[in-house]
Amino acid sequence: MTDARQLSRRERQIMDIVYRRGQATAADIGNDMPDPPSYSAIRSLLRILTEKGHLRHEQQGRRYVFRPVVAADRARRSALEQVVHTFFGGSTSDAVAALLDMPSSQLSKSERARLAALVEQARKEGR
Amino acid sequence: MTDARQLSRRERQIMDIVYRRGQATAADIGNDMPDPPSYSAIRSLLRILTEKGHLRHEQQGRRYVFRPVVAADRARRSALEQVVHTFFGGSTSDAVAALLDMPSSQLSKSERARLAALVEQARKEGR
DNA sequence: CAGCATATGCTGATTTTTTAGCATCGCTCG
DNA sequence: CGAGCGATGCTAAAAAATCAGCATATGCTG
Repeated sequence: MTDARQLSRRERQIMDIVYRRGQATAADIGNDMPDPPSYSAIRSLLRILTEKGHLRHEQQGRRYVFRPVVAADRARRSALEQVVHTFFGGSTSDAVAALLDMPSSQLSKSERARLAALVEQARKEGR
Repeated sequence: MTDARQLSRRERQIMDIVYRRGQATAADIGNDMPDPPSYSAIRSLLRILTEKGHLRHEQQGRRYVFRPVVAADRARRSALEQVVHTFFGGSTSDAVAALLDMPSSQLSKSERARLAALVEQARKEGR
């Protein structure tokens, strides 16, 4: 398991930003952090994350652009599983209920329709 | 923000266990950790987490039972928000879709009915 | 009652994380 | 051309986290 829970605090912050953006340079990360350390420090962490196999970088022009090694969809799933397990006793439907109940969810009409369709589909598929 | 992202690796592991169990003693935590350090180390971390205000403990008989300071429902919400923000670009419905799509979701009939009702309710409430 | 098992309090050392600094290299532009 | 900007590589120090050990107290059991 190349688990996100193995990461240190800063490492996690950085991985989160990279996942959020899809890709990032050291400067990008500094911009997105609330309390960024020095540019050097960020680069060190990026190097470490690369060594640990969480990031890879390609040279674009003269600089490095970093991307996650684990594809976003896998990482998403894994993050959700973690939350469902820790906070919802493994119950997916409890988690869904909590999501729907969040003020920030503020679903649009089309989103509501989509969710209804998803639930309906799940029903049909017998899941 | 008393954010979970501020926690160190071990601290997070422990908080996860406490949330999962609802409450825990030092021994409980050692049992639930895959690679537990010494009993002393666990107690140290519990003390630190208490000092930082993430846990509180009450004396039950001769030992301390630890519980989270932030109620489970708040912590849940916060954890979900974090995941939705980082991995789903803030889209709740994308997150719900991913949850429904997880193999582990395996919803029972009653759960499916419940979700349908929830979506319907969300529709009615105009969310 | 004596001994054992199981707690806690406290303390210090080790390890990991986090940080910054300096030398260098290539590109661009005046 | 050559000065400066914006990168990187490398190194080492400072700070934080992690861990373990010892002394002590309490309850339970034989």
